[in-house]
Amino acid sequence: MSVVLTARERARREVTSEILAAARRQLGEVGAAALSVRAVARELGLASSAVYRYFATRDELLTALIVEAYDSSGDAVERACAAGGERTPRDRFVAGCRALRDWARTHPHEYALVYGSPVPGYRGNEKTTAAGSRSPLALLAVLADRAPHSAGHTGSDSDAGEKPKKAKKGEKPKKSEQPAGLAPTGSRPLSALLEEQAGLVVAEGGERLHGMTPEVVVAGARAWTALLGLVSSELFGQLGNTFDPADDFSEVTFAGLADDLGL
Amino acid sequence: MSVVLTARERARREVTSEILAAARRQLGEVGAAALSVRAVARELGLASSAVYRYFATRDELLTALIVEAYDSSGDAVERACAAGGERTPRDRFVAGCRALRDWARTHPHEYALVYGSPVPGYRGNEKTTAAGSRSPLALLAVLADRAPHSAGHTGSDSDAGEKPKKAKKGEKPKKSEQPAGLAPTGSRPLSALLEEQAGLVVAEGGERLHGMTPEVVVAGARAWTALLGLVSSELFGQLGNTFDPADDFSEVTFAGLADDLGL
DNA sequence: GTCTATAAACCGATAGAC
DNA sequence: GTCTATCGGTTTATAGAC
Repeated sequence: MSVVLTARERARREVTSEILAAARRQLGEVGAAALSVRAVARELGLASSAVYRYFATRDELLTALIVEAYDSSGDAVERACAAGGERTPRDRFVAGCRALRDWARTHPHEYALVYGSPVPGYRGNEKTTAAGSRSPLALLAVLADRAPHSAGHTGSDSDAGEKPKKAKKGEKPKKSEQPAGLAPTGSRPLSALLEEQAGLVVAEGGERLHGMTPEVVVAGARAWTALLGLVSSELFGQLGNTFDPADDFSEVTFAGLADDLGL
Repeated sequence: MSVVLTARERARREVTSEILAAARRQLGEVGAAALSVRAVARELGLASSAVYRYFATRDELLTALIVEAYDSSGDAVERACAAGGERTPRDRFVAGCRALRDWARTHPHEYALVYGSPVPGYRGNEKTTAAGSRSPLALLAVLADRAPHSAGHTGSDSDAGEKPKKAKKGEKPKKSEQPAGLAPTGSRPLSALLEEQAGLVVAEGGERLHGMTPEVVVAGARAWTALLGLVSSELFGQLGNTFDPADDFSEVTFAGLADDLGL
């Protein structure tokens, strides 16, 4: 009996992945907003009602696609960021950036699905947010792995808990007094949130991540948003073909981000 | 008779802007991909066929919305970047960044329309690309206006035409030897494109823009993509409420971008 | 689990009366 | 310029036979 169940399960898995593949193809043609269960069924030669046995609603199908995309890109970035051999943190960081861009260029529609405009009417859930944090966390982990004090560190690790002095609202910063990348900010809400976040990264990582101070988290977040901006601009045509191909521009930007991070 | 024509024209303009307003509202509810002429007509109490007297196709309506969004944000950024009084280039640049973010937060759906994922099946035209270049050009103009040699300049203005030495493909850059922001790149295609682009900016600006070297264009493009990445990440939820509100994080990032640009 | 058939909507675009 | 009516298509989702 367990054999029968297994065979049934195998068939189910197979059809499920066929549905996802068809949905992925459709994503590229009409976009996520117009993703249609019927069109998927048509492409597979199934009745539309049959598909509902695998995904109860259109949103469920969309969620599966989103998780799949996050996992696919997360795999690539994590692999590229992996420590090993002679690889310096800088090498690993740049490789991670390059991996995200390469993945985006080979999966443009899936990139748009997860990093582009939100799909109207769709609400992400725990599954999608967990999968979505893999790539940024992998890059952040590289920063934590770098030699302490290598650059831009505001002080010894024991400083991390210190309350930064509050910046007066009226004062315009003329120039950061801190080394590039490790941005200073005295605002209470931000630093408080970052303490939490730094702790969270440590906790999720399982092992202690050296140098994971709030400042590093801020710098990492800046690099992450800049990376997304670079890739999105290229993919969504915001550079107006000024840099086409954008390979050189991307490499220059990766190097600049690494510089900013003191890698 | 000219009075009659004018009255007719006035009415036409009025209805046109009502249609656009309704379409803008719909944009927020169902997204650009699902923007529907019929729904717009319904909201206005018109027959769907009546709307076609104002916009011949759905794409035409979409184009109008896109141009409107680009112009609206372009106005805000240009105003914020305007020279005047004691304003330093740094002040103007940061104000421009802030203006784009503020506009995006008050017009999230229109931001997503122009800076988010491309609308499937829609092709931009000359009108949209022209309107779309206003904001980045305004920020770039600030860079050109700064005092020459203030920071990061690779040499005197007369150097601009020099061919940078070709970077060997195998060599991994360890650290930029150039000042931050003005990224060096020896690759032929990029530098060639940039010479064109630098000339283009000068030509469009009407007046001579000092210091508009290829390097400045690259640095400006890096800042522009980073700015879009920041705003998109906040608006599209890529920061997972880590920085919520992202006001502080945004200000820190603006300052960092200005630093990178040597402002 | 897959099928047919159906309900109850929606869409872009057009024709022709007024 | 606006209307009604319509063409020819689409969709999500369900009911019930097999």
